[in-house]
Amino acid sequence: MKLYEENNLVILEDVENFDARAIFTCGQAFRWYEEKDGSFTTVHLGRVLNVLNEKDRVVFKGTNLEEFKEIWVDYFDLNTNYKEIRKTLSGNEILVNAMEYGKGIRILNQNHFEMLISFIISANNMIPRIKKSIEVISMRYGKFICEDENRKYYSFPTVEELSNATVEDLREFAKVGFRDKRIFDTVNMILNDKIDLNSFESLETDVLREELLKFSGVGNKVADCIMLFSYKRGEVFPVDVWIKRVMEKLFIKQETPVKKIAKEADRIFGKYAGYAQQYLFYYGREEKIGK
DNA sequence: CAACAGGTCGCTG
DNA sequence: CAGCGACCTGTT
Repeated sequence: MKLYEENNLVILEDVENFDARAIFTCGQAFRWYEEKDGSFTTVHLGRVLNVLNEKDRVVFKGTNLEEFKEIWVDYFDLNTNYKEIRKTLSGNEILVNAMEYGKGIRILNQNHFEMLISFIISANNMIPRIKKSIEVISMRYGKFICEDENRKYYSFPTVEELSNATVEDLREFAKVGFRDKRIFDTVNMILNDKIDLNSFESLETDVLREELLKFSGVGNKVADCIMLFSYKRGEVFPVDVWIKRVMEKLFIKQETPVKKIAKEADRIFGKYAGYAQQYLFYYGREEKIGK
């Protein structure tokens, strides 16, 4: 991996596993925009970044080398060796297909609070609507960052900022539906109990899950997503309807309850189950496996 | 117009 | 504690 700055752009070369489309559309992130030139623009920690895949390199616009190393290397999980992970997982023939299909996927390390709220919204919901709700929430309660020819950008609100939202506002403007009270209760629980989501980083995975399950709107699937996309728990295997279908169709070969699917995944994929989940999700949804 | 979509909650037995 | 219906919203 080679990283350097040139003409106000940060360039990444010699990275074999980086496909912006796969990264942003594999279901882990909601704050990205696909641009006309095929690049993707994303917002993270109050910063706006444009990412363009070229033939043999990735071009980042809107940052500099120093900030890139400080913020974006961790965000894009660039210190993780995906080739090695894929090699470890390659004992499974079915998974090899999916991995080849989505070999440019990387698991982003996103903000804890943003993931908590985003995945509460994701419950029984669809990606376009989830994105819209998060956009409205950022616009109304976050801070204005900047503006370009395409749109205005706002940061995802802090806990304090989002505590300005009433249940009614969340429903009326953000269109979160019955998740309005869950968001409101979760925000107020963090505030009232003075919960520090950063302090969760050091918890063991099972303890972390227990803590996350205490929030309103957080069940097993949502907790697993938060752990995988924000707490670097590569061993967890979130089971949604898509993954359920993929696992039933390709691996277990019969209808199986969600709880047993997670167990099976742990048995088959081990400590890299979360990475396997991302490859399978992307593959399964693109190819409509089981539908 | 009914069904459905990236689950969770709350109520039963 | 497993099972099951209800649930916003917007699209098909």
